[in-house]
Amino acid sequence: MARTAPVPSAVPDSAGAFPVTVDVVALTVRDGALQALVVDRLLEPYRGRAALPGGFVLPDETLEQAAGRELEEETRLTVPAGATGTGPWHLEQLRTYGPLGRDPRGPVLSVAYLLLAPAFGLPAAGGDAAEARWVPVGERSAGLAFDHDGILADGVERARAKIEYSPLAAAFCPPEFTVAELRGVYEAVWGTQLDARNFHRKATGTPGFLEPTGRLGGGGPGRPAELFRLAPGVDPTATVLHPPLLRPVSPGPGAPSA
Amino acid sequence: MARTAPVPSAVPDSAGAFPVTVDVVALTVRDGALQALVVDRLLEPYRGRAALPGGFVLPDETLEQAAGRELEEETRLTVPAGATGTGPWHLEQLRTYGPLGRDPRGPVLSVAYLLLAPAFGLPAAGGDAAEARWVPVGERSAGLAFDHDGILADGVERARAKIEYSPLAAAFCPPEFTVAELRGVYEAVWGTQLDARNFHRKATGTPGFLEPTGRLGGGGPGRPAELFRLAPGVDPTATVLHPPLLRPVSPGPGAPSA
DNA sequence: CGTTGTTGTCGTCAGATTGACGATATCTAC
DNA sequence: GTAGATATCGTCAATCTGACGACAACAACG
Repeated sequence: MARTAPVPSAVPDSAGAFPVTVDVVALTVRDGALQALVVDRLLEPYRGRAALPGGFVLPDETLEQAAGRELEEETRLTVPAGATGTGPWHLEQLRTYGPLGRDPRGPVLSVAYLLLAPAFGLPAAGGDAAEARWVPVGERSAGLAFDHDGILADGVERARAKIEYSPLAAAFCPPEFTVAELRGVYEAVWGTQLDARNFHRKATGTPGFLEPTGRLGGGGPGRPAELFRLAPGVDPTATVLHPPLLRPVSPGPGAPSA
Repeated sequence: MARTAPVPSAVPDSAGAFPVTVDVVALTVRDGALQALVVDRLLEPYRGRAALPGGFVLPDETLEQAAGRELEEETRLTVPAGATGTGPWHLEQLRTYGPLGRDPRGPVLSVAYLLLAPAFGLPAAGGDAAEARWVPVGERSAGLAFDHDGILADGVERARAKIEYSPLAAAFCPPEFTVAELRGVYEAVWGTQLDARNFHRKATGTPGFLEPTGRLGGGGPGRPAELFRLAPGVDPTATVLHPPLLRPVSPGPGAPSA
């Protein structure tokens, strides 16, 4: 028996409809340290307070589009289209927070994103942001607005974990880089010192990780280093390091948590 | 100069307000195979189609409360309060999908959750679900409603990855279990065969993973096995396996992806 | 031009871990 | 008492990793 086209039910009246924001944990490595992008809020709530860049998702845009738009509006930094999986930038979803209890204006759901990028120019404030700047992660400062301290901590931990198994650390490097630069990224993200000789052996000996360019870097004192690029066609979040390059376990309570 | 209490701005008029659903990838191990919980939809859209349990988040409830409520309504299975970190059940956020292009009724944001639990009784359908049942993961069947095939695939991959580094595999076991039972979980989740001797050495030799109960299991043929429980006070998602127990890499294209 | 200092790369050594597998222990069923 | 099945302990060789030395290759300097 032929059936007519089904008529979609409506969204139930009882369903909540929540404003949704995107908040971006943008991380880079500058001056040998892991740094996060923050902006000062121009509007209440939390006016004058530092916060992660972000804002409300508009109807008819995707979460990723909203993330890119808010970042560009508030910092003048531009996420290249399709950052995930291409180019030096890497954008991925982190986690969803709320909706209850995190915004004085009422329930707001926040879908947080993690953005990793090479060091780039100073951001310039715009949109709802008064000032945009890079701040070293871990520096003790006044708390961020909303629940952004927790979101930032989650983003940092995600980055720390992912570079154990994937070539994602290269997202902090320009397209061509030396092994010492890559090691510097690991040291900044993990806050540890790594042995140059062991790191070099592991990085260059792992299939599917680095590809030599055939050229040399240098300019400073010391032997000029070979330049590498990420092996072509590799998903930066794929499990390429297998076995992984494990971050040193700090003595004292607790192995790193997932 | 004293300032009056700040007046929160309103949510901007231009902000989207989206209906939000939770969808639960509930996984267990039964009959030596990884199985996922699905329900048949009673309502349009996709009436009659199999789907992950889930539904709309109500105002004034948290995402986790909504996940537990929808699961209980649709399958009569009850997530114990505070499942995360306690008891054999484990509930964690997976990823957020949408809001565009996934529901014929319009934009709907889905916050997906992963629930791992020991084998338990057969589910009974209720609420908006016509039938609730466990289906083996990977079995070729008609596609699930919405984007639930992709959500399910993401959940399975998350489980596969996390048991490499964390004691989360024990979430599939009852509170006391043998090493063979635990190995059976790994084999079901990874779809591989593991060497009983090497697995036993790794599982019992990893600090912070298993704690012997002092008693023996058994009843079948063969030497009765020691019973273990998860080491007390351990976060089931913590990186306890360090170095990790790596899943065998299948020959052919591609290491496992993060 | 030779020397010094710095950085990069290749490699050795010892210990730890892992995969493959044998041997023995301990049970149930017959 | 024997056979079959499962659990546990262990060996062996290969691989990986941390610690570290040695040499290569540059820039800077006198």
